[in-house]
Amino acid sequence: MAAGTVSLRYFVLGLLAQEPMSGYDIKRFLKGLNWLIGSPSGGSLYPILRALLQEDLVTVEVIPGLDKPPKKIYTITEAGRQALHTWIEQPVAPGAPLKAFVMRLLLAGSHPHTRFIANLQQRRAQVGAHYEALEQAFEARAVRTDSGVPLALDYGLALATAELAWLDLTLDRLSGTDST
Amino acid sequence: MAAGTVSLRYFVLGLLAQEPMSGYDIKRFLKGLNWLIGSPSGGSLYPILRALLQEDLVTVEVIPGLDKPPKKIYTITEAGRQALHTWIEQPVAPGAPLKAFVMRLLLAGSHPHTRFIANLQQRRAQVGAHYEALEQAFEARAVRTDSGVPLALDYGLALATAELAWLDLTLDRLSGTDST
DNA sequence: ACACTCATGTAAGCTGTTACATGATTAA
DNA sequence: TTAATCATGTAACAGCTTACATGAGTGT
Repeated sequence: MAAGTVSLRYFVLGLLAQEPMSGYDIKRFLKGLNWLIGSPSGGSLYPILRALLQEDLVTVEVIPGLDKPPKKIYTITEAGRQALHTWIEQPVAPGAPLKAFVMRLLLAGSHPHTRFIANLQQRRAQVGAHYEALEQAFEARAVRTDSGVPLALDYGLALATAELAWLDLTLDRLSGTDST
Repeated sequence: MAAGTVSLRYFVLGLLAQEPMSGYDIKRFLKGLNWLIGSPSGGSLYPILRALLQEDLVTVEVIPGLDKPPKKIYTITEAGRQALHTWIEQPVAPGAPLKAFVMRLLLAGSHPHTRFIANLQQRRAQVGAHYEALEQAFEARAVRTDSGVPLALDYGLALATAELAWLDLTLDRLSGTDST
């Protein structure tokens, strides 16, 4: 998977795994949490749904709306669940946009508890590595205060620190719990 | 400017504003801070340089390397500085990837102090709005604990909080200082 | 002999966007 | 009447990426 990619395709599949929906429903749902990841444009969403259908990862049921345009409700198939599962197995590409991880969080309900913990731990490792690299860079060029580099490093460190804290806290909370 | 875009084009121009470089130099420089924004592929970088050249935003000087392949050193022109300036004026698109803001930070040296402060304030406003939206969403669905939504919201809030803190602190520090 | 750094570049492809088209229903 | 919501879809293009091509020098 390319570094800058977010795989809307599997995210959509993951949403359908939680509950059957139409394309429009998905857009509305994501628009409702717009500040988190933003909702995909129709220009990408509808083609994705059609592709999923062609690969038998989902099925459609056309509901002729009363006094409304007809809806196409998509439901995930067993093959779809399997594809989703193997996708979740593989780690988020390092350097992937934040969105990619937030999507994993949003899908948390649809994969088993232990798998999700593993995802968090893997993220912790990545952010940890990121943090150390930043720190090293900071020391390496400690003298040169011109250019925005130190500022950007400081910013990166601040965000990485916060994320590490959140991950540790969340992992702690989840380890105590014993849900599904 | 589209929401998901990062405008490598102007970032490159900004780097050249700090110091004349070749395409390869840029790649090396950015590879050195790889964990911050990643370095662009040759497939995007070299075409960008050529486009900048064609628009007279930069000039080239070919340095025939001794025992090495020749280098093409690009230098920003006055028109280039102006284009860069008008680009920096306009705000980062809300919902743009983190990269976009980090790039602004890296270029901090190449734009005037007051302009940079304005950029930070503008970012503060955006993240502030983001934060409030998340908080509202949190309250709105406080009851439903199934699905990953509350977790994702919590994550978003944690990161937004940290960023706000960093922005406030940095703005405070910069307001006190009186450099160029 | 093989691979890696220096240095530039092209071609093809992926992922996503905006802008548009359609058509019916409801609210200002 | 104008616009907005519901609901789906197409076409064009932007912005990147990977993979490849070239060619010399340097290290193992």
